[in-house]
Amino acid sequence: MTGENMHPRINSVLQRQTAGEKVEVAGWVRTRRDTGGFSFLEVNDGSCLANLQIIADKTLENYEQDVKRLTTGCSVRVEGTLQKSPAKGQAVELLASRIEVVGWADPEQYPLQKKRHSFEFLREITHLRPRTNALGAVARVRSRLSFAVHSFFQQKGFIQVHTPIITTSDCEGAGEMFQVTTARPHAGTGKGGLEEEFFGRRAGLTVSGQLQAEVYALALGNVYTFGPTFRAENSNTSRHLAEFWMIEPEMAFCDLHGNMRIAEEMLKYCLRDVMLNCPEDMDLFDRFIEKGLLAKLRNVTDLDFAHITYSEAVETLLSCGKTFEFAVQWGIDLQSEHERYLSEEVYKRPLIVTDYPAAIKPFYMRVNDDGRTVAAMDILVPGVGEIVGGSQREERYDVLESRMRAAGIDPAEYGWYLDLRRYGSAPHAGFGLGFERLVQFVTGMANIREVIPFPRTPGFAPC
RNA sequence: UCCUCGGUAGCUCAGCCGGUAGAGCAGGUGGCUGUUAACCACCUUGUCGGCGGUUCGAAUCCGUCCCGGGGAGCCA
Repeated sequence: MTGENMHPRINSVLQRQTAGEKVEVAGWVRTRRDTGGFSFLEVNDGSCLANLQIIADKTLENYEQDVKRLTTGCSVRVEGTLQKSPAKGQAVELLASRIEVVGWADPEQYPLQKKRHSFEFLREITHLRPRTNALGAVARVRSRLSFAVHSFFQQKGFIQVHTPIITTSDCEGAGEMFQVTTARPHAGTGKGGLEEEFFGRRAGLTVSGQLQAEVYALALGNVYTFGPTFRAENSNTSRHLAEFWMIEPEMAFCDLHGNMRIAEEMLKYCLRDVMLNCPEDMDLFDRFIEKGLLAKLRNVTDLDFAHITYSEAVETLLSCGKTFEFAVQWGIDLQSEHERYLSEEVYKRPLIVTDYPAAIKPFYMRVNDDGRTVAAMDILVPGVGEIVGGSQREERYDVLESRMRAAGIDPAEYGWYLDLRRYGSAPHAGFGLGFERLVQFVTGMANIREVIPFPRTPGFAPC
């Protein structure tokens, strides 16, 4: 065999009822236990959380030379007969007729032990951590969530748009851009101007696909992007990454209410999908990562999200009798402690805050009739905080242009963006959903660095 | 980036009123048992985060840098 990956995966093997069936599996040894005349091997191939228990009898020709030397991390290929397991813990097990050691893992060197490891330690071995129960489960759930995002939008007729990774337009307010350039900083020629720039102008990695998504929304109606996003902020928190994935739907002929409806529907769809399709992994998170996780998620899928305007939020915070470290006042941005109080103590479920002061929000958000607020919405979830940020976009040319000037942005630089308002403008709205924050919320993982395979943070990008 | 706590064996941590280290787990060897965080006995392991300073002497005190946790800011 081989290159073809012909063997069944362990998740399907464990489903089978038919004892006596011959099967071959391949995977990594999690542990070996010896008993009188044979050994138990637990083999995991990543297809599911559960291991397949292998019965390795000492009559196997390589029992002494190979099987007895197997340790955590070794890769094996096992051929045998499926049988009902007489002991608790598993319904079926594989009575091996042949065990081939594919790759050894020196137990004195291999960093993973058959014991619990801290996530901080596992982060130092990014290349090995998916072999653990928790990180493997995160990978499967993340994959399923990604699939759910696509199914949700595809079922609703949204068209996926691949917005550029390299961009020359900064989505104002979204954070620092990583520079992309071919120019050598120390060429020694004295040169170094824009003529050396590959694109002839400053370019960077995208901080948001929104502006380009708007282009396609105003042509195709409902679109979404789902791609990597980069922020060169010196952020050191459990919910920020320098490279993360963002989902950004953009809908033409849609207002803030339609925007909020889609966001809520989408979040509920994703949670239901992953609870239905990853029950074992979700159970692991519920038991070991965040007690009560499943109840929390069901609470989200079963209840309507709470709604409050920024002004109402300010009133609530002012009259609740609680003292906050940062004083509340209309016009200032809500602090973490304020958001947390509202979502975790007052509403105890996802909370949508709308209509923020225009002064604290980006130029592209649509100005409300009161002239001082914009049609913005943030969705706050208990534990993670802001998971969605969105708005109805300013579709009125004159208003948009004056807001750009007020924000110190040269309208000439954004001619293409203004054109969307000049020709066949239409109300439209959209939002950004931080994919890793969604994975965090769904898995209960405390640190965002555990929900992306290869986290990038200030000073950290090992492989 | 700011505040705060921490960095000691492969991992998790104790030792920190200065006198050059210890436990549990992991690993090794042997035994036992349809085992499943297996069990029992014995054994091994350390630039005490880096650099500099104080001191007869520093894991321990001081400075600085790096890294991690918690909180904050930025946001998704």
